[in-house]
Amino acid sequence: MQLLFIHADFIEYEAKEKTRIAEEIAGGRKKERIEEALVVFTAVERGDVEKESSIIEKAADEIRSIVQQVHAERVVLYPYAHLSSELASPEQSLELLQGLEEELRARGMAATRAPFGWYKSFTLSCKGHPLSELSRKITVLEGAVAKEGEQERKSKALEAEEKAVSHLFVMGEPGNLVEVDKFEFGATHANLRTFYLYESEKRREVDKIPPHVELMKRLEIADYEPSSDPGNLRFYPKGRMIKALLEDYVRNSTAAYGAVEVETPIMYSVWHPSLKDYLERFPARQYSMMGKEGKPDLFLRFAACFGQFLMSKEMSISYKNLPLKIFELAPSFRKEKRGELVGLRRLRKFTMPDMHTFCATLEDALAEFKKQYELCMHVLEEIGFTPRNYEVAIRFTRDFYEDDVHKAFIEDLVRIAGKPVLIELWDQRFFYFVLKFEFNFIDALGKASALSTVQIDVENAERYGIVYTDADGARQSPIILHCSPSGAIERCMYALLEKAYLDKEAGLLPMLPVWLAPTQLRIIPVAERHMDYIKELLPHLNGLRLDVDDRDETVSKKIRDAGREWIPYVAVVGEKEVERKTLRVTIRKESSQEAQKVEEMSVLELKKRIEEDVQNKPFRALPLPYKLSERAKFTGG
RNA sequence: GCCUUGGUAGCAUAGUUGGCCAAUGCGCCACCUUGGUAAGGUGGAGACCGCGGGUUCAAAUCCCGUCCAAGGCUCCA
Repeated sequence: MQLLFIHADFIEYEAKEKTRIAEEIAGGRKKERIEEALVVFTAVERGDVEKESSIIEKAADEIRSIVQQVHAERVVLYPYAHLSSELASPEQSLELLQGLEEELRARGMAATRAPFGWYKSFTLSCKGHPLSELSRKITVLEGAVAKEGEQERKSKALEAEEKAVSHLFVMGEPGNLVEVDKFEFGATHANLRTFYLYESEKRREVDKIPPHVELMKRLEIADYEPSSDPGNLRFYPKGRMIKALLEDYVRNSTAAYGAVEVETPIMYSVWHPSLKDYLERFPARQYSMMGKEGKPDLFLRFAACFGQFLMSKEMSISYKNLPLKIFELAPSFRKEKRGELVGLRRLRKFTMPDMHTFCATLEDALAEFKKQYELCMHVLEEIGFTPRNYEVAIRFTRDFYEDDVHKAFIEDLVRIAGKPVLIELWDQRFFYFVLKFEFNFIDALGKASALSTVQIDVENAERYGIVYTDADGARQSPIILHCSPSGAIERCMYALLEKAYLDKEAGLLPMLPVWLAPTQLRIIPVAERHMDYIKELLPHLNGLRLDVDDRDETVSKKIRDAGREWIPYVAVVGEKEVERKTLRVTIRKESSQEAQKVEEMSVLELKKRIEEDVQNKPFRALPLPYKLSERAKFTGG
């Protein structure tokens, strides 16, 4: 629907001559003069009619908003076909306009409507203030919104979900399900309590800016980019490298698990029948791309599901190939609401490792689910999170839990976690999962964010027409597991920074795992003449990310700066070291806020030590010039 | 998206009953200093005070709009 608004001193019109589609004019009032009105020239377009009630509602919202802004006394709806080249049929248009008129009156606005389908003369006096001429396009399309203004129309799936009742429990000991408000959290399980409160009450009284936001800037990791859409961040060399290493690690882990890596497009047609249902559930979170006539016809994916499902549909899959695992490191887009975006925690553009596993039976799926549960724990552990750093939530339907085998299965998961787990029981299934878990990180401000997750999906194979051939030659729909072993890469970075901050609060020195540290070893010459010795050392320290602080600064200053960068190993080189062929190394992990741990060691010892820290993690070269004097600053902190 | 608060040099802040060349620290540049474990010294450059409009003799300061950020609400495939 196209709207053109004129705030007018008056409008005067006269219906002159009927067209074929003219409506009867009630009371024969062919001539009208209306003072102090917001005149709304309106064209109803093709496609508006199917969404009639939402279109009317949105249009009424717009009109009311403008009426209030310009303090108009009344509204005149004026049918004006020339605003669009894609008109709806006259009958439909008239009906919609009548509906809109009623809606405006129902909202307490004085509304009149010029007769439809007549040749009319009119005189209009525009007030000419800044807001006196405005236009709006009102669109409601599945999932996609052309104008701003979120579309809150709920799909059936959403309504079902809202009706779905769920119950929270804690499983302290395997098998012992306790209602969540009866569970004794104590000091040991304070984080689980925080997580539960977060889930149920959503209480988040916080007045600090999130520690990781400050850190991501100060450590030259990432930053906001005001010239993009909010939630699309820029990554500086150090941040880019950390992100790449995490990506490498997750990719290697899924490959070792047996997944094959693919890449699928990041945008899809909103008109695709299989995608429609999916989209309908999350109408407001779609990043849409405008197509012809300003209608959105492409959307950016919010996960890798679409691409992989569309790909899988065309594959020939035998039961012998199952379980089949497909992995993708998927740049994904979710148009989160403005107020929900925070630093690296909640973004509109992020990188989602997404693995889909096709299984023949629910038993197979459960077996795989358990393996992936353990895989996720392992991946998080290697990234730098022990189970103490996250809380486990397992969610499933009541039906699922009635089965003794399934019950034992859940208990097993709790046993593996080795700590109490939050359990959510759904009375009925909504959306596509029957069982899912997440590992949730609790940050310095008591907010919870999901990292790893696995879901069992029993619907999408059918929806997308994905089949495999069973031993009898019959076509079957597989069960699909969705797994993100680490959760979004950016979110891992957020959690690492928040964890470091929590360590600092606890009296430790904050740092990143050595394999992720942008600089693993910094060498500080006491005077310029020691640079020669350092240059001799460099070849022996190959394969480490090391840099040299060759700036014209005091040793103290350089030590302090290295500390501010959280560098795990800082080696000072002066006369003694040159003489004795050693390095004097400050070891951050063993230092405290009060005292530094300094150790004299040989180059080989140091190299070995760092290699032990790093083990067999992915490696990337130093992302910046190795001489600090040659480095530009990316942020001013 | 809504409500609240904020936006001043690369960064962190001061300045706002409207009024002289917008201040300080860090960083940057130059010089001095060649140094031994958490900020060495001196000097210099750098700001159309988020953006757009308005009120006024005069706007960083007041008003309107807009963008960005933080907190709350809501939400998270």
